[in-house]
Amino acid sequence: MFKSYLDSRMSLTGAQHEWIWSNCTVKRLRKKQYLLQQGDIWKSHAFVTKGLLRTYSIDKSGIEYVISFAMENWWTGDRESLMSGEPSRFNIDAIEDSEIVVIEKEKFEIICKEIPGFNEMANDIIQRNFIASQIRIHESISSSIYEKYQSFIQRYPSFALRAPQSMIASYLGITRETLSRVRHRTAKKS
Amino acid sequence: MFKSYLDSRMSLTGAQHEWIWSNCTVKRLRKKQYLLQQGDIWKSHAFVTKGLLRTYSIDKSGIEYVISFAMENWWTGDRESLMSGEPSRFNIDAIEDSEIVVIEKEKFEIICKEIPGFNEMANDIIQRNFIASQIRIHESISSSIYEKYQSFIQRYPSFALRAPQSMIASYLGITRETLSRVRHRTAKKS
DNA sequence: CGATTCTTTGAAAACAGTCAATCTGTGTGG
DNA sequence: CCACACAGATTGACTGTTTTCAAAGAATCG
Repeated sequence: MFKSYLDSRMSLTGAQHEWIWSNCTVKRLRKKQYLLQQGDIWKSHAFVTKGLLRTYSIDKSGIEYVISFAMENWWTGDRESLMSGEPSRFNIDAIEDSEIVVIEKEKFEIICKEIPGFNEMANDIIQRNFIASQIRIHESISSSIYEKYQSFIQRYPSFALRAPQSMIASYLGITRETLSRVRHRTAKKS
Repeated sequence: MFKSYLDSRMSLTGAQHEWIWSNCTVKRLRKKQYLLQQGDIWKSHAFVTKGLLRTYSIDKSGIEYVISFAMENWWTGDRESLMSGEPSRFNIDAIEDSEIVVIEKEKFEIICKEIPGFNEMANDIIQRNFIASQIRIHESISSSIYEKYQSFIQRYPSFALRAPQSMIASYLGITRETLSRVRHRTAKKS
């Protein structure tokens, strides 16, 4: 899974594959288990080979705010904590039983140095993430809830199918009740 | 201005400074003039040496949505258009008379290849931008308007002083009337 | 089947948006 | 120097939307 992803983004020799792989750890998480907990320091890069994860925070009153999802072939983690070395403000946990390839920060950087294609991939990913964030910010201030929801299910149909409505609502910045009502209006319109 | 910024982020010889500078163009914009217009393709990197700019879109009904501000020592532009080669969905214009150092995409990439420190800077900038976006997204779904406004003026005091309230309101995703009322409540509390 | 989790629904309250009018400050031209 | 025009900010009344709280209905899992 991880290998074919790498092959799709760069050309690697067998030895390089081996070497990269030797720097990876595989983590298996059952539903609801944590990959990262609020307050811990995140020091890795994580590639999802199976399952579905979410990144979220919890405020004082216990309300959860979903920042992002990640599924097969997505990278996840907390770049803020990774870069600053500060404790993370987020939790990451598994929505489904999942499998994650973890590469420690230092090892990741060494791979980047040794394999230019890998480095380009890393830069490309963050670039794309940033652009996706910009679009999301733009939508959050310029679109109606209905439009945001439509945009979400079109952009991420798998998330819409696999994640509970309550988490999608949180991702969109609304309550689950409001999402439920918006969905009904949606159904009527079609 | 641009030179001292570069010096603060990497060590360069005089010749390197010269060379980088020879790949730059300086643009002077008067208030309200465009750096980029919706529909045009953005192909550069732009560093603000003086003034204040905003990135925003306009919808069919003429409403403006401010995505970001940029002032002295900030980079601006549209990474989405830059990366995809597609027409931009944004406008960038000057809120104050401004001065911008523009480097074309190709030239920028050459500089990145030749000067590792410059390349690191470029990666660092996008990383920071991404993290800032994540924080903004997090705030947009988890904070009250009052908290978002407080956070904005603390994080970007200069923007709060130099940009009109209506643009700040747009940036925060609310109307200028609502921002006005929130500010009054703010004033009362202190 | 029972228990838990997730979703839906209803009614009331809180909140932000809209529209229109007023107010404030700035800068220009007479 | 004043008067006026203009852009930006505020206020009020009203409308529309979202949240909140509580309860009931599905769906899922052991």
